[in-house]
Order: sequence, then structure tokens, then C-alpha cells
Amino acid sequence: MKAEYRKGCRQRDSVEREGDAGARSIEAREGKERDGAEGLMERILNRENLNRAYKQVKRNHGAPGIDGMTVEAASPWLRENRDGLLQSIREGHYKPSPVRCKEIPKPDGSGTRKLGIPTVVDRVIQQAIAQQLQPLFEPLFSEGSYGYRPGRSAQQAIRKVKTYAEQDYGHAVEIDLSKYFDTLNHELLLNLLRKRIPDKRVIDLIKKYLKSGVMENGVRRATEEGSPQGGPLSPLLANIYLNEFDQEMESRGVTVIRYADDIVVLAKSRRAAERLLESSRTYLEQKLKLHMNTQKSKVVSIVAQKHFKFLGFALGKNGKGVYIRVHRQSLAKAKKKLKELTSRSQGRKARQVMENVKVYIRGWIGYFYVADMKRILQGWNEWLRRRMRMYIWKQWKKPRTKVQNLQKLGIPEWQAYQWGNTRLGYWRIAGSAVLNRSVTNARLAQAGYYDFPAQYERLRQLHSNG
DNA sequence: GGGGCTTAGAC
RNA sequence: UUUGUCUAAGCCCC
Repeated sequence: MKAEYRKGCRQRDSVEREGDAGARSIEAREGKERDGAEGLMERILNRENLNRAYKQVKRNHGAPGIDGMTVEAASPWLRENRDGLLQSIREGHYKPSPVRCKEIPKPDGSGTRKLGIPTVVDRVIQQAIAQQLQPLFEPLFSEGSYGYRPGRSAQQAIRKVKTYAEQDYGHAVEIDLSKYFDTLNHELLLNLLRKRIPDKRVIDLIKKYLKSGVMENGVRRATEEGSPQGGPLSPLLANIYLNEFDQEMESRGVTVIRYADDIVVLAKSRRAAERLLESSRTYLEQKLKLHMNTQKSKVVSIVAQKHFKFLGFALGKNGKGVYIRVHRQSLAKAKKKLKELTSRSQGRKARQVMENVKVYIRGWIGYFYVADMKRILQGWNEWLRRRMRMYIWKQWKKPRTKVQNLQKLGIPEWQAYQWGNTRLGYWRIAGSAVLNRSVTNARLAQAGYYDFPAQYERLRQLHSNG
């Protein structure tokens, strides 16, 4: 019970003091060798850089940290206290605030995840650091790494897996790291940073952020593992850390596709995959001190139905070859959302409903367009039109209104009267010929119904050549 | 090429 | 209420 209470909030707690004695000797040694190069700190604290950092934090509209300061309030505060803040950072006695602990439910409903929310000011500083570190580390990263990286997307990652699958890599090791962000080893990470960052003051600042602790019921608790899931710097640090795995595998000639902590190791045979699962596990646990979830990490056939899932996609195989599909879970989630959007929401106009559906599907297709789903979208199109007809029919409510509206839309009087007074179910009516001839596709389109299969084709065309 | 806003998705 | 990075689409501005 007590141990459970102690389980950290995105960062592991330290049961004892905030010990960092182990670091000191290494640090002192490194510091001496690297006192020549300075300037990174200056670039971080540069006016333009800080300004860009603040804008980024502001446009996220994120919630306040432990001090309750909002992004709006931070602007005048920073203007007022900028010089003092920058001076204390430069002189090395700035002390970041602990992160605010917040538990939020996972999107799929399975359990909760813990966030560590830094104060707005700390988010600005971390962002400023990240902006300068990113270009320094980008060139070091592996070709197979796609998460949190500029110019790289999940679509590129799944396409890469597809390419390998076509080249005889039929098996995948799916590696699931439990609580990856929470279990990064500080000393290991700092040593990786020291190799590339000559400015000791920057290292010390990052170290302070790693050790800044979490606030829980008014009590600060130190952190000796992990990086706060919520800090702007954390994604980059996560990549720097797992880059060691990428590089090690690359040197062994092993193909790895990685998106953040979602790792896929490819193999040409099941036996090779089994061996790679074991060797990956050894490296991740012994060398990187991470915890592999042995239940969820497994070897699967890439093209077997339902087995391989990566970034919301799956791969399939037919006579023509390997193809990308939307994973059934993602399809189910989207269908559920569409149902919700088109169900009798209190008094929304049909136009508004169609606008909401449009916005949702536009974004959804913008992500999943790399998957082959022409038929699925055509099916959804039929279904959604019928849902909209049902929605409109329900809004007419009274038999009198139904008769009048049907007539207005070109249905002969006798038939309008018959259908206006029918006792058939809504779904039946929505699919009837009478409703198809009155609330026509053209009229739906005119009212703002979104032709998303066309958008899908357009996007595919756009990205297939150029 | 840059900037603003909104939405969607991955982690 | 719920943090962060990245990507995409749509609209708008230079």
C-alpha cells in the first residue's frame, strides 16, 4: 500500500534523499575538459529563441503548473522578471519548480496515465533548450527513428515497414516498454548529453529539470528516474536515450523502426525474430536499464490479420502484394465517434452536424490516407448519408411537418401524406426511396455534406507523386 | 518561404 | 478539467 502510494507521477520517486552523488565525479572530470566552448547557453537564453519558445507554449493553451500561473499571466510576469530569471539561470542557481502531478484517463479507457506538468515559465525555458538541442542531435539519430522528429511522420514509418515486409521481412518483434518516460536513467542520459554538449551549464540546467521533483498534496518529492511526461524537452530526451538502442542495433545489422517508445524490430524468419526479442531485451534492460513489458512484447507475423499493429495501422497481404490497412481498433473508434456526432444531439442544426462530421473526417483522413480503404470509405459514405437523412427526419418531428417538407422537396401529395404518417422505424425510413428522392445526395451536398471519399482520393494522388 | 487559428492522428 | 513533441488537413494573413 505504501509502496503503491509512492509510485511516482511520471517520474519515479526516490525513497531516500535526492541523491546524485554518483554523478559528481564524472561531472567534475568532464567539466574540466570542456570549459572552452561556451555559447550554447547564450543561444538558449537569446531573446529571439526565448520569444519563439514563449509563443510555442502560448499557442498550446496548456494548463498552469504548480504555481497556478496561466500562459496569459506569464507574459507580463516574464517582462517584469526576465533579467533576474536569466541571470539566475546563467549563474547556475536557478531552481525549477516541481511538476504538478495529474492523472488522466487513457484514450482507450484502459487505466490512467500520469502527467508531470511544469510551470509555464519552466515550460518556456525547457522549450528554449529543446529548440537549441534539437538541431544538434537530429543528425545523430537513426534512419529508422520517426517519433518526435521534425520532417518525419507516422505515415513514413508504416510505409517503411511495408517496404521491408515486401523485401522478405515477414516477421516483427513488437517491443513494449513499460513506463518508458518514467524509467529513463538520469546518469546514463546525462552522460549521453555530455558527449555532445560542451557547455556544462546547460547540462546542469537539464539535470536540475530531471531532478526537479513532483508536487503531491503540497509535499515535494524528489525524482531520481525518468523525465516528466509533459515537459517540452522530454520527447527529445526520450529520443536521445533510445537512440543508443537504434545505433546498437544498426551496428549489428538489425533493422529497427521506432516511433518514440513503440519499437518494431524486423526479421526474415520467426526464429530470427525470437532471437532478436531476446537480444533486444538484454540490451534494453541491462545497458539502458529500461523495463520491457514481457507480456506485451512479442513476435508476430507482419501480414497476418489482427496480429501486427503499429501506429494505428496494420499490414495485410493479398495476391497483389502487401498493403497498409487501418487497424480494426482505429476503425471501430472512428465509427463510434461518427455515430456520436450524428446522433440526436440537442437541437443542433443538420448543417452544424455535417460541419462537425466534416472537420472530424478531414483530420482523420489526413492521418490514415496512407491506408487502403476506398471501399471502407464508400461504405461509410452510404451509412453517413443515411444517418443524416435520419437526423433530418427526426427533426421534422410532427407528421404535419413531415408531409409539408416532403412535398416541398418534390414528393407527390398522396405519397408525402402516406410517409408523413408512417409508423416505420427511423432507420428504415432513412433508407427508403422516398427519403432518397426528397433529401437527395445533391441536396445534402448543398447543405454542407462533405465528400470525403473524394478528399481521400485527392490526398492519395497528391502524395503518391511529389 | 514565413506567420495566425481550428481540427485530426501517433506516441 | 488534460501536459508535451511531431505530423497532416482546412481556413486566414504576409
